[in-house]
Amino acid sequence: MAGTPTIEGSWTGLAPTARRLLAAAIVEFGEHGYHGTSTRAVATRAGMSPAAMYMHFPTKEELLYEISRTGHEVVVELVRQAAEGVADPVERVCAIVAAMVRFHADHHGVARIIQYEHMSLTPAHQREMLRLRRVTESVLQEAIDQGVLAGRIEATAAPMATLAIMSLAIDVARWFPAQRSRRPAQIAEAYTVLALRMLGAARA
Amino acid sequence: MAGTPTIEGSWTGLAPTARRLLAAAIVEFGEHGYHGTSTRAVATRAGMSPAAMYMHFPTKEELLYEISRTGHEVVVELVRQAAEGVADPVERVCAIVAAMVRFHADHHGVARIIQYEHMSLTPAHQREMLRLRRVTESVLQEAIDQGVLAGRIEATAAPMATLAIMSLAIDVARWFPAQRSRRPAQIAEAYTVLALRMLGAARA
DNA sequence: GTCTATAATCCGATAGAC
DNA sequence: GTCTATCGGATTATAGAC
Repeated sequence: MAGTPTIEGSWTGLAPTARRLLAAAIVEFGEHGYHGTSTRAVATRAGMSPAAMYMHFPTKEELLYEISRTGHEVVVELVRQAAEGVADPVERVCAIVAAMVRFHADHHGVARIIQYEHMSLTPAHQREMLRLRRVTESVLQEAIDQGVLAGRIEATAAPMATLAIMSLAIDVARWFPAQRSRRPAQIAEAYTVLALRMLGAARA
Repeated sequence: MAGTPTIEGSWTGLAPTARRLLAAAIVEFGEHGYHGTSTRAVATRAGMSPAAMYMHFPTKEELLYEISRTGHEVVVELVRQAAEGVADPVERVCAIVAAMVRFHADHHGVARIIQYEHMSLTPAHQREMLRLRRVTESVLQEAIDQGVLAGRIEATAAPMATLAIMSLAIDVARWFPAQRSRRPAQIAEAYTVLALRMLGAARA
């Protein structure tokens, strides 16, 4: 039994030092961007010398790649579990939206990296991340399509609404946290309602 | 008569060389990010040596600042004109949404810079941009509030919907252009409909 | 005002001692 | 496996000729 997937849970096979480096890189990359962060800053935050990093990751880009891949895989698994957890098509969409929004708020460091640092990966790694992105989007897309087939979602709204719902969730990583900001669960609840409105859907 | 504000229109007081540098920086910063772009890349794209840039801008950050300030000011003016152009509160919201979406698609280079390169500005410049951001958001907020007062928009949806609508428009800069992507005017039209649905509003 | 040349610094990554 | 020390190169920015 795998349980709810987490970023840290993806690192169980790694040495504690490698995990500290990844955690440090998430904070630094998330705050200053990949190119705005030096390997020295990552190593210092992880409590070691700049050289020690290269025992665990061959390049700086490999550090970004590991965070990106892990992050995307967790998102895919989170939305899949959310989709499988409920049978009603409208409730399924709600569960997916809530999972996406909560991830982008709770893990806004990782979320910023996977959504905004894509261009700093090697072309091969970019293609790999693009595939994972499409998997995530297809889970939402299929749930919406099922809702349309069941007559619970308006067909005309569906194509653009899928894109719009992804945007709502992704953009949380940009502004969260902010002044007078709600807690992640509250944002998820509010955005779920807004998503249903865009889809012209009503809960059962 | 000022007409419709544009980025280039804000540069009429500048020397042609300075304008070429700004245009080059928008392309480079927008594609690779501020820290991912060297002053050499900007100067080369503008057709001059790296040193020549410093006759027009004292630092690389000043180049980013000039683009950010101009971009934000154009957005403020665009949404203000959109708001003033129509009297009906619901149509006013539509006009603002359309203006925001079109800007983030048509000028996605500038839009990415003002939305995602904020952290690379000096603290003082960050505060200045934050004020302009709030002005833009307040124009949308006030239009929505007027719609609520007129009984045309559902009051319960208003606070989070404002944030969500801003997110929809801003995130266009991240993904535009993409495969099978609509043209800016079509995206604006579709997102206007989705915004009204979130607000529980109907056109007159 | 633009150029070539370069200063001063910082970067990613490596060498070699322990 | 981590350290100190440093390499080779890129970076932002400047100096000085034209």
